[in-house]
Amino acid sequence: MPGRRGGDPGPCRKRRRRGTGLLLRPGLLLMLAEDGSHGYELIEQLETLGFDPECLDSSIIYRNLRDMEEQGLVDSHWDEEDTKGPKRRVYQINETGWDQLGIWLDNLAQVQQQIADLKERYQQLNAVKD
Amino acid sequence: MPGRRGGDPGPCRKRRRRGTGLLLRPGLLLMLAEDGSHGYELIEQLETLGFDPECLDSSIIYRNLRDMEEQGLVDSHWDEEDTKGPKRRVYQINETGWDQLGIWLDNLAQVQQQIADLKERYQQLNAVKD
DNA sequence: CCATCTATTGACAAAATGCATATAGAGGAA
DNA sequence: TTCCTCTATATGCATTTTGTCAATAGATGG
Repeated sequence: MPGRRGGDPGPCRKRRRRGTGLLLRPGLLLMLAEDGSHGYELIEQLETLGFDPECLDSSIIYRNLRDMEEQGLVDSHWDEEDTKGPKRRVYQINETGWDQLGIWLDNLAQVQQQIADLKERYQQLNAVKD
Repeated sequence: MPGRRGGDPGPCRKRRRRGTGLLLRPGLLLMLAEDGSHGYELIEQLETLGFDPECLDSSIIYRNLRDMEEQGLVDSHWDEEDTKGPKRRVYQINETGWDQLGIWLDNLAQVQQQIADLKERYQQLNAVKD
């Protein structure tokens, strides 16, 4: 079974790599700030943050989670409870992660402003064209 | 003379590559929609779109301009006017570029919404923590 | 047994980025 | 003249990031 869930290739525009990771890691970290969780569940919850689950390869999420652990933003342990199916690696945000989340959100606020500036100048252009 | 302008290494936080190109190409294309221009001038104007010129390597701008030309979004020609200094490659947006600019701005509007969602959920968390 | 769903990991290729460097015309200072 | 600086563009290489695919593995149902 490939990383992509579902089975069929899906109508996913391929190879648009630019800027994917800008929102993904803040999104994951925010969800972990709300509640500790494991990768498979996080993938499904990413839909609530405007990500298209059809276009998300699971390996990318797992890799980002492990990278964030290596950076010391989150901690993980194997799930102790007797769940159905294979074992789960449960992630939790830590103090460093909270700090980083604040920093990332500050940066994203700047990005939001940049986009607003772009939009305004674009609309100015279209207004002139009439 | 290195690509980075100025001379000294500068206080640029290094190695933050994630998502850098999300805004750069739309920004360049918008400026070309406003007025045809050449790379060196665009680099300076990027400051008006919230980019830090100290942290912009010129090679990235030139490369992105040529990539956009290869994609058929812009056209270029060598400047005919007798300017001081070396010749300039002047870029201009074309019809395909206008279409692409609209598409990119639609995508960025979605990104803006995603950031707004992140912010709101983050503030919810901090409200609960009191 | 076999297919399917859940869940995680690793290998490999492709794309984007950062940095250093090459090239070159023009202007000013020594 | 020679040297230095500013303007202007391009290229090569290494690193980082992203996308795709395959491997592994427990549980469940037919």
